[in-house]
Amino acid sequence: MEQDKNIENIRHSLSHIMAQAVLELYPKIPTTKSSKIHDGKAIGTKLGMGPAIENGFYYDFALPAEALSVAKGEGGSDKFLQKIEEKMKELVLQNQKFIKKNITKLAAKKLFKDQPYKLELIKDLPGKTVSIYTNTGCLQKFVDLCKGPHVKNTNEINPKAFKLTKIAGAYWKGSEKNKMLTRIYGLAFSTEKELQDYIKMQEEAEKRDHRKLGQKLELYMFHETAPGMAYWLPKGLIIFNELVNFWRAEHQKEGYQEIKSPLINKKELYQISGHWDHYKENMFVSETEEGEIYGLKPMNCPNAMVVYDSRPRSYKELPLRLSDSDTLHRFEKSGTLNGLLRVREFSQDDAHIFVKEEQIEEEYNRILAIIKKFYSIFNIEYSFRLGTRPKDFMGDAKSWSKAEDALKNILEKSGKKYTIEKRDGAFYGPKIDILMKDSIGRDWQMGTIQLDFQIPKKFNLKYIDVDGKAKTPVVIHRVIYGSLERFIGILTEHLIGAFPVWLAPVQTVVIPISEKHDNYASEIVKQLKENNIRVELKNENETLGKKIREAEMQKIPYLLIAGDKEISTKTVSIRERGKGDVGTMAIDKFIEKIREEIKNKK
RNA sequence: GCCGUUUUAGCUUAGUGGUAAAGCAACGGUUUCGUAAACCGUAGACGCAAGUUCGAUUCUUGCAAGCGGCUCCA
Repeated sequence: MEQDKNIENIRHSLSHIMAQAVLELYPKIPTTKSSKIHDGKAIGTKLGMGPAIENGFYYDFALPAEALSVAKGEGGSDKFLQKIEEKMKELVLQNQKFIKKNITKLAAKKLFKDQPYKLELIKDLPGKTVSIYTNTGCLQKFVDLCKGPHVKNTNEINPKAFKLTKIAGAYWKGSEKNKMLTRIYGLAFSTEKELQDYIKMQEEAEKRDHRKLGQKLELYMFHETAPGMAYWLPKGLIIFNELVNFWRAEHQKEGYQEIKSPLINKKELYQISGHWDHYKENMFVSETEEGEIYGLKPMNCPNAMVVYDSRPRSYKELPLRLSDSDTLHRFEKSGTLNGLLRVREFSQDDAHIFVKEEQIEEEYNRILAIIKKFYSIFNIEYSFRLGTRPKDFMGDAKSWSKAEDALKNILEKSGKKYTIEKRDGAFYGPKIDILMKDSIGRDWQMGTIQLDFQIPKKFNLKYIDVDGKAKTPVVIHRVIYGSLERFIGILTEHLIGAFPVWLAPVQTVVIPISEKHDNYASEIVKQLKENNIRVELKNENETLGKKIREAEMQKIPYLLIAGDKEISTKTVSIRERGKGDVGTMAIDKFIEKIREEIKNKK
């Protein structure tokens, strides 16, 4: 534990050392016109903030234009980082001491008079004094506004156990409205081995990348003429359809009714729902020759409301569960697209449930049970997150609090750990999200359950209650997979492409040992096909070893090998994925076994 | 969208101011094989558009798409 604490200090201290290095390398650079892009003054490097983060640290700088041109010039940003890294090593080896001191804000303002971002931070800090850290034992003293803690001496830092990795832009204080600073990221560990192990691990993780596996296994692809929109290749579409079929069957059992609605709607529909005001910049919009404005649907809710409102509804119909899996389009910013994980065209396994207020909790529990069932089949780890009222919210604060309390209550009772993300709700209501990690450890929102008191009011939805009075239902928006695209992307990474038999695009491959065995192999293929098993015949003119290798690399669950021995005993030799040769079996016995596995979603 | 970065054959990569090398895959042939790569041969590429230059895949600029961040993410 002590160790853990010190690595935090090491990382944080390294961010100070990096700032010190950058200041020494680019101290006072004469003002030029072009350098005004930074802060209007551009006399040297300006410091933003520099915390420790998971696995390392970063620091944000407003670099003078000259420093940036160095970064882009001689050898690019790699050389630039190398130069800073070398300087940092030099500073670390000076055995600098980190000394903390509390000073008045007034004194701090004087001290940081050339650092506008520090001045802004000082202004925002509570209290009359602030703490600063001074590095001594070096040629040029370095002072930073910081609450610490730090290492006592840089001799606690192993100069071989850190490495600068990348340059990125980052908005000051995380707001797009502010200036973009240059953020330099570094990795840092206690020992050189830990650093090397981490780098190796990341390289390994890249092999699980769904974009690489998708190409290798011919599941999906992208084309530059449709950025952010996947092409589903035959094998990938099998997975997609199997997931949808499973989803459909399960939801029919749970009392859901599936609908399908227009993909393009007049803007008036989105004006009613509120999306036109809150979401227009993320919609694909087109205009007809007559000047009619249409939007490509970015979510299913408004259409579900129209279906609900198509006739009078009774309290006896509630909860009314309308599901659909239509294709949605969202004009996501170009820089946010990410393989299948963030796309512009996708299908949600959506449903809108119309309930009376007193039915919310029970319905949530039903949904949580569905989630549990689905996610345990795939055996993937997930966590819950509660998103509360955003800044740009619709309706009144009071009904929001009520809804948030209801969700919190449900999560508490579920017993599963959850986090709260403030202001992360949808504009119409709070939500519970399911998060899953990708191969390099990033969190992605998968399923979500959202409570909505607003949109039913917008559409003036009613049901006639037992007392004969018209009342407005509450809507629960919910997805289990999240989107088929993102789910398949994450699933591909977690399984490293080795899909369970029921999802595997090719479930078995039959390999005749030589040409003589082709007829027998074809006969087996025919039998498997008659039993609805996805099978391929691998009878190319290649060696057995080669054909096995290719099938293994395609992550096929079962390879059936047929030669003289098998013909004489009317069997096949079975090679199971990950297990190798598991012996021979009569063909109908194998069919029985694999059908059982498919049925049980193994 | 912003910052950084990448783009050479179907895939993975090499390389150069005088239009490019290889492995796998593909195709043709030889071989008919017992549990993760048989052998021989053939064909195939510098993301797009301008500029500089006698000449650009290489240098410059712009654009597009991908990747890592930031912001965003109903």
